[in-house]
Amino acid sequence: MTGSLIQFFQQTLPLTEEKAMQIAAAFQPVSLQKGTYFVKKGQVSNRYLFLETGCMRAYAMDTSGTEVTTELYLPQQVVFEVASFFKKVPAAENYQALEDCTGQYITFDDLQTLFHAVPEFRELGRMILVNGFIAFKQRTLALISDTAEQRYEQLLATRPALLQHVPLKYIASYLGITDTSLSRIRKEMAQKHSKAAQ
Amino acid sequence: MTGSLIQFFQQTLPLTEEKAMQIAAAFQPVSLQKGTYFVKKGQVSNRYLFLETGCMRAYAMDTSGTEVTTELYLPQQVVFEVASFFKKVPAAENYQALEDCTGQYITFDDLQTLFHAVPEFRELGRMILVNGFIAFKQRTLALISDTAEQRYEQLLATRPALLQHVPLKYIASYLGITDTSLSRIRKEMAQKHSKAAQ
DNA sequence: GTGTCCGCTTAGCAAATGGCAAGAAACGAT
DNA sequence: ATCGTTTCTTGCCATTTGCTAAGCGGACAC
Repeated sequence: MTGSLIQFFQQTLPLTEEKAMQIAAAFQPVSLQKGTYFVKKGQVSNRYLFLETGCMRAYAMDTSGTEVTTELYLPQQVVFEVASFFKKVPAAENYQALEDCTGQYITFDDLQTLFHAVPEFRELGRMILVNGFIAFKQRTLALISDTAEQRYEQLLATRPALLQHVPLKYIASYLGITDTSLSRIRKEMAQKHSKAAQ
Repeated sequence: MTGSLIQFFQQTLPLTEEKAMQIAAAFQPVSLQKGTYFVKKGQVSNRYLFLETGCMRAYAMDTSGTEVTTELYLPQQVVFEVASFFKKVPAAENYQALEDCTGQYITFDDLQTLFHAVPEFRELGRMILVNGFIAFKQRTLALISDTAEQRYEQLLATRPALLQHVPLKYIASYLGITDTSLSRIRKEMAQKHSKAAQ
């Protein structure tokens, strides 16, 4: 079933259903067991994945060897390591399934072929990249200018489903704080709420 | 003179000089007086600029109305507001000349025309976008996992010229700290150095 | 059941950073 | 040269966050 893929294309960029189906047909199904890796750090990844079920995380190692969760993925999102995919360099990050996952992927070569054959797909691919870039810029701005509590509240407001699938330690890392700090923040927010309810 | 533009293209992606010249010919010269804006927040910008002389900054307003410098530009860099340029939405940030600047720009429509006419330019444009994305990801990772002092040292090591052109308050903001904190960090680093020299 | 691992919370203390305000220094316009 | 603005530094104190370690409860294997 590629229905959700077609739907995703059409909501990313206006596209006839015919074109959307033509593009979706170039994708192949894939499933990932919980805990396995879609991209391994140090290896070149030539796969571009549309996640349909499950959830994933991307993480890098910082200079002192600590894992830093750089992205969290839910269904209807595109997952790939930008640098490795487009520049054929070893990946700087690991991409891991946090649950059993299914999706549709396309390789770089097939994507290039499709780019040449279907002009609409060029626009679509660019738009997916641009949207990812824009989201990243907003996140960086929040890291600089918002408090950890504001960032957590923002995550709760915009992607509440993450809380139901992703361990808090990864969410803390994604927010740029430790699990200890996130726990404190959650406690304080719970106290505020109970006071407000009185 | 479009020499530096051609050189930039060729070092971003292998390209014959003929193709590089053909692409560069579609760009137009522009100059910006110190203090003026290349992109104004709230307006749609359809210009994609290659900066040749001078320096610029991009800044957004955070939720409490404070300016946050999100990017600093030196010559040989491409300057544009990704969201506004590609999605034709109002810009979220201001792009301002910090010195008198000169460069070469192309409009979105001319860029699209060139994309269709010159396949090599499609790859080049994508590579410029991808490189920007990768740089942004690295910066976000540093914001999460490095101390402010490490980020400042990194900036000193990789882009020392910024220090000679950009006021420290903008650099502080770009590093995600206040000018007060940056001043303290500079003081501590100077003390370390003088001790090390003894 | 019992032990073990994992996820989450809690506590105490240390370090980093911000907010505010004042002062010094550099720069620019007249 | 002078005045005014901007930039940078400094000091004081409050807040946030990290680090380390401990404890608690649930899930799961045996």
